[in-house]
Formats: sequence, C-alpha cells, structure tokens
Amino acid sequence: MAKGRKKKSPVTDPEVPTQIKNPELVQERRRHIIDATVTLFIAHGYHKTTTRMIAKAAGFSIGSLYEYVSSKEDLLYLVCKTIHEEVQKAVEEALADSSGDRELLAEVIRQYFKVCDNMADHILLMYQVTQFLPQKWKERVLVNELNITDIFITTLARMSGKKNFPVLETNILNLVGHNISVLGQMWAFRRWHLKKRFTIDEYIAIQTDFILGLIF
Amino acid sequence: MAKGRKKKSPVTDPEVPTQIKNPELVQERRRHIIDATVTLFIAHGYHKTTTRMIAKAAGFSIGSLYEYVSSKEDLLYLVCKTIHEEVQKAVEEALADSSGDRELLAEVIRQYFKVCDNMADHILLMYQVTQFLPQKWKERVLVNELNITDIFITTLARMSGKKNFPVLETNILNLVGHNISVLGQMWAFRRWHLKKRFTIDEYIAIQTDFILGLIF
DNA sequence: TGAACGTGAACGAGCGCTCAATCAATTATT
DNA sequence: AATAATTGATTGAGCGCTCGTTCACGTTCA
Repeated sequence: MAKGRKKKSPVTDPEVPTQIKNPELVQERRRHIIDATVTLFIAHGYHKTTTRMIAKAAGFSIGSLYEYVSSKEDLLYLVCKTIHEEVQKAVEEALADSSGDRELLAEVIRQYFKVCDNMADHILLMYQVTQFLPQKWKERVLVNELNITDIFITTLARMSGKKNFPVLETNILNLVGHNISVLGQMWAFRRWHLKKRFTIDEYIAIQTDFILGLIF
Repeated sequence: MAKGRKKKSPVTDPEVPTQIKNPELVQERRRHIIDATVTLFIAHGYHKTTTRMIAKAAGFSIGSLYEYVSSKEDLLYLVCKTIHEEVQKAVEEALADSSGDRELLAEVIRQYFKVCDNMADHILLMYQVTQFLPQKWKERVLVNELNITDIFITTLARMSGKKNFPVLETNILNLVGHNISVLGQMWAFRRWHLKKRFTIDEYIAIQTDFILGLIF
C-alpha cells in the first residue's frame, strides 16, 4: 500500500468546532443557513456564491457563520444532503399516495414527474454541484441519488406479477426504474426548451405511454 | 428599457490580441492547447484547473498561452465548441452510415449510443462546465446541444410514413428525439453504476425496444 | 461579573493575467 | 564573410485582486 491511505474511518456528518453551547440553537440556525445557501447556489452557482454572501443572506456575520458551519465544502455537503432528503421525501409521499387500487404505474410516474417539475431548480443544482464535493461526501451523495432509482425498482418489483401486471425480469425492472428517474430529471434540465412544445402534463402523458409500452 | 442593455452585437468567436503573425501557427497551437485543456478539465474540472497547469500541459509558458487564447473563459468556450463539433461530427457520420436499406431506426439508435459510450467523458464534461460560460456563449452552446436532438427529429421525420414506418405526429416525433438523445447521454452519466448490470450492448438493445415501442 | 454569543478587520494562499526583458532566427549592411 | 539591426516568438516574476478562514475584541444577559 504505497502512500498509506487514511484508515477507512466511518464517514459521518461534518462536525462544527463551535463555542456555542445550546445544541438546539445550532440545529435551528444551521437549517436556516442551509436554506439561504440553497437559494444563493441556485441563483449564482457554487463558486460565485461567497461565504460573505451566505452570511449576509442568513442574517449573520461571517464570524457567526463559522460558528454553525465548519467550511464552505461542508456547507455544500449539507445542501446536497438536505435537497436529497427533500426530493426523497416528496417522492416517497407521492408514491405512498398511489396505494390500493390506484397503485397503477401510471400514477407513480405522474407523481414523480410532478415532483421533478416542482423541484426542478433543486434537481438541477444537485447535478451541477455534486462534482465539487470532496470524494468522501461525493460517494455518499451519489449513492443517495441512486436510492431514488431504487425506489422505482422496488415499487416495480412489488407490482410485478400482481393483478394485470406482467412478470418482469430483473434487467427490464432495472432499466425501467432508471428511465423513469432519468426522464423525470430531464424535464428539469430541458424544461425551458420543452415548454415550447409541451405542458408538463402532456410530457407526462406521452412519457407514461412510452414507459408503459415497454412493460405491457 | 431600464439599464440600457448592450446593443445586441453579433456574437462571434473570441479573438485573441496576439502579436504572433503566422496565422496557421496560431490555429495549430490553439488546437493543441484546446486538446490539453480538455484532458485537464476532464481530470480536475474547470475551477481546479489553473491556467498555469494548462500552459505546462501544452508545453508553453503562461505568457505564451495568452498569445493564443485571450482568457480562461474564452478557452472554456473553445473547449465546449470543439467537443460539440466532435460529438456532432461523430453522430452525423454514424447516421450517414445507416443509409439505404439499413436506414432503420434501431441502427440509428445503436450508432448514437455507441458515440455516447465512446465520448462519455466529453459528454459529461459538457454538462458540467456549460454553467460557467458567460451568458453570450452559454446560449450558443445550449442551442448547439439541442441541434443533436434535432438531428434525430429530422431523421425521424424523414422516415415517418416511409416503408413500414407509421406516420408520426409532431409531438411524438419531438419526444422520441428528445428521449433518444437523453437516454444516450444518461449512459455517460451513470455508466459506472449501469455497468454493474448491463454491457453497453445490452443497454442499447433494451433501450431500443423501449423507443421502438412508442412508435410501432 | 462571567459565561455565552456575536463581530468584522486582518490574514494569506491562490488565482488570472500582464509586460519588460530576452532569445533565436532572419535580413540588411559593411 | 563578418557584423549589425530587426523582428517574431517566448519567458516568468510579479501585480492586483478575491475569497475562505481566523481571532482578538465587543456585546448581551443572567
């Protein structure tokens, strides 16, 4: 093992070397800072957003900012993590809705695409900034991103063989999951161009036909 | 018109205020610099690649570098432009191949996906760095990006109604074009994950079924 | 009064970019 | 042929500046 790589220590969330004693205060303000940062990152991108801008937007001095956040990179990680949690939560809620008889794939797709439309800016941001994460965080975030694909895969697996649903082989299962998540996100990417031709509902309708075509 | 926006001057390629007289030399070295830069951008990203690194990789001093390129941002534009030209050329060549009787949509898709596989690093880079282009260049590059989608749309339009091909309405035409280009590019994005399950040929095979499903 | 919290001037590493100096090759002059 | 003058090309130290981060010093409140 040339150049002794660091012991594979368990990757935990960033800790802040703070003087502030009240842990609830820290949590609350951190959250506040993250929200302000998301807005700025969406507007200006990661590199053009300075820590001073963040502090100002959050209503702190830079000094105080560093009481709640240990570096800009850590803040980036927190942003990614938070957005991902939001998207994941929204997706899960949307899918929970489509239970019982409405547990139709079409409805699942519709809900997910709606989430992509609503959170388009956030999804775009995730794609843009992941590359700036230090390696250890990057792996985590990418794994999370794939989790959403996995949600579809498991949803599909659950449906497979039930009711009018054909039995799906694993490869198809995986690719359909992949395609759903990707085609949803591509609405976020190219919506300004696509909007010239389609409303989100039209886009959903055709893509749904598309995806169902592979299965049925 | 508040805040008098600059006259919409025609957007031309960046010019370099150089003292060097031999124009062929300039072109050749510029190309050389661009190639070196592409490699570095792929490896380290735009911001972590310094102009000094670029100069060194190209075998010049920073001083000389600026004889051939007027700024880092212009270099970024040249990189984007060059990559796009390469991709476009590769796509067009691939599609030219599939003429006459082999003019089957499946073949078109296969060729394009192969291009995406071969140029995966470049495609990824394009997605990552477009955001750092100054506005005037950004519009240009994005329009170019859409050109590739248009290639499919026109190809499809040409096929529409011919031989065994059904007549396609415009909306379908557009979305199929969009999906082909996007699903190809997503292989570049997620190939490391997808490769665990699929070879590129398997990916192509299933996605082709997928896309043809919508049409036939 | 002292513990908790807040501040912003100061720091310094690192960046893109410039330009006075230099070199190598060619042309002009003796 | 030898020397000088000119020119295109190259160089890299250093300028001006930005930005992430720190820390000595306030301020607040119990």
